[in-house]
Amino acid sequence: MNKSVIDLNECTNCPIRHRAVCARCETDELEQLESMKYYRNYSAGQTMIWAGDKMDFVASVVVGVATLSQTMEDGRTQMVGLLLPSDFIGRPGRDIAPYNVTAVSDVTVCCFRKKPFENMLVTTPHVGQRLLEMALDELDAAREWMLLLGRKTAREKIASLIAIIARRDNEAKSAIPGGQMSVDLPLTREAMADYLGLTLETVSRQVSALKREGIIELEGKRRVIIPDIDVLMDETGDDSDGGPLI
Amino acid sequence: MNKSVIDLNECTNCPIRHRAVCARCETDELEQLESMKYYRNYSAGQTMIWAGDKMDFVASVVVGVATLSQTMEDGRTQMVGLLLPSDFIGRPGRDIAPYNVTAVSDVTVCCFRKKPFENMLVTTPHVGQRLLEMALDELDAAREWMLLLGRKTAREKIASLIAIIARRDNEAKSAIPGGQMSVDLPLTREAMADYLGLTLETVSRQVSALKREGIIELEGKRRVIIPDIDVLMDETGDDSDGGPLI
DNA sequence: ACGCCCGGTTGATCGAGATCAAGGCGTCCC
DNA sequence: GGGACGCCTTGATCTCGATCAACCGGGCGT
Repeated sequence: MNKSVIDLNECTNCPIRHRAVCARCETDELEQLESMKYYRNYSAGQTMIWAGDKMDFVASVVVGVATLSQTMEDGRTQMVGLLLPSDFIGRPGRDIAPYNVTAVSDVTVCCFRKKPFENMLVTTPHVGQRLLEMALDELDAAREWMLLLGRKTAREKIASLIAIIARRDNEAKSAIPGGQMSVDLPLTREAMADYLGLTLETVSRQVSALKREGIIELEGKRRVIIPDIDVLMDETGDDSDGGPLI
Repeated sequence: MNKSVIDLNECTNCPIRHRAVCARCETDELEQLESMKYYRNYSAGQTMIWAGDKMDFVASVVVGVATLSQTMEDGRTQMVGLLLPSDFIGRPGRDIAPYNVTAVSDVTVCCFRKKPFENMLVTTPHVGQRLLEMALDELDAAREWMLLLGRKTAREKIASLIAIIARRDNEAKSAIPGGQMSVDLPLTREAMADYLGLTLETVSRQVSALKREGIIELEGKRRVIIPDIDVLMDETGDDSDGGPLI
């Protein structure tokens, strides 16, 4: 594979296997990365990084779900990102964390010591290009979320969240022909509320309403069955065709 | 200046003078850029780019103010970005615009034909690194805005918007010792509402309230005098020390 | 001079979602 | 078993911002 651009899922040589550093990895880059990486584990509910912490590493999520959040002095909090496996934590050229990073489930991250990682960025353009792509994708997601936060109703917010998680979850497994989907909601009602700019009571009420109307079904508290994804999409307020595109 | 990293404001050789492509420009890069650039002008109120348009260029704002916005089918709209001189429009690797770009004042942009620009990205890492920095800054701004949209009151939103514009405006002119600042609000009440996730009536009422309480003064409709920036900051809900930092 | 339009202001009322409060159901630990 | 705790649900009420509506003033074209 030396020097050839390869697909993430075929990248069997790579010990890390994450978009951030592997999508276009080359063997000599991998050797460099090997020498600067180490793993950290966190348990569900644990705050991995506090806003204001000194960061001497960047990292990539390996397993689990984490959130990025901001809190005001009086306790109001807003989630500003959802971190899933392959998502990147930290930023080259900055060493104080601006957000809280909290493990939702048990989480393993692969850390890279910051200085050598930044040096590598300068010498190997592939990694920088991949980071740029990822940052722009994050920016699109943030802007989509701004529309949700600023203009959607509580019901639309809930439907959008479920639809987004469902889409992401089922894009790996190829779309199911019957139209029915089953999705794990990794978040508590409170975390959903912090993501959507609502209170947990409103989240609970709106989930109940969608259930009552047969748009979703619940299996336990955290598993959602979507009988017809198109019916759910109608509740999101989004136009039918697709996501962000500058 | 060949091959040396130079500061934007000293970059007198550069015909474009924008962060996007000049912060670390080198003479041979500039020659490349020269060959692929052209200018476009738009008048106030004009929509420069519609969501869905084919983009065969990327661009950098030279003069004026423009907005990036999303609209739902029923007309609800949300601004997702404010474009000021030196801000970048478009994204390498994508050719359909996902947002509306609207000129607020008369606007001049410097366009670069897309294919050659993308080729240049591959060959000259400086430009890519600069774009990554800019994208990450935009991401921070978007996340700060998510907190505002999700969790702040109308009054806090207005105060935050004025404070942000004031800060940005006066960072060029070194901070004024007396504490008094004077700021041009480039946006109409409706545009402010679309930015803040409010209605124009609420914006008007809250601006009036801040004026009535002496926190701001108005000079005409569009110029704001801030007698004491710290008093205004107290109304934003932000904690005293500073912006985002992963 | 006139009317018109655009952007802004202010008032009255309404309603979605916040807030306050009570209670239900698992799970864990003593 | 039984309490304690975490997470969720549901009800009653309140409130902030939306909505509907009237009006103001300046710029512009005729």
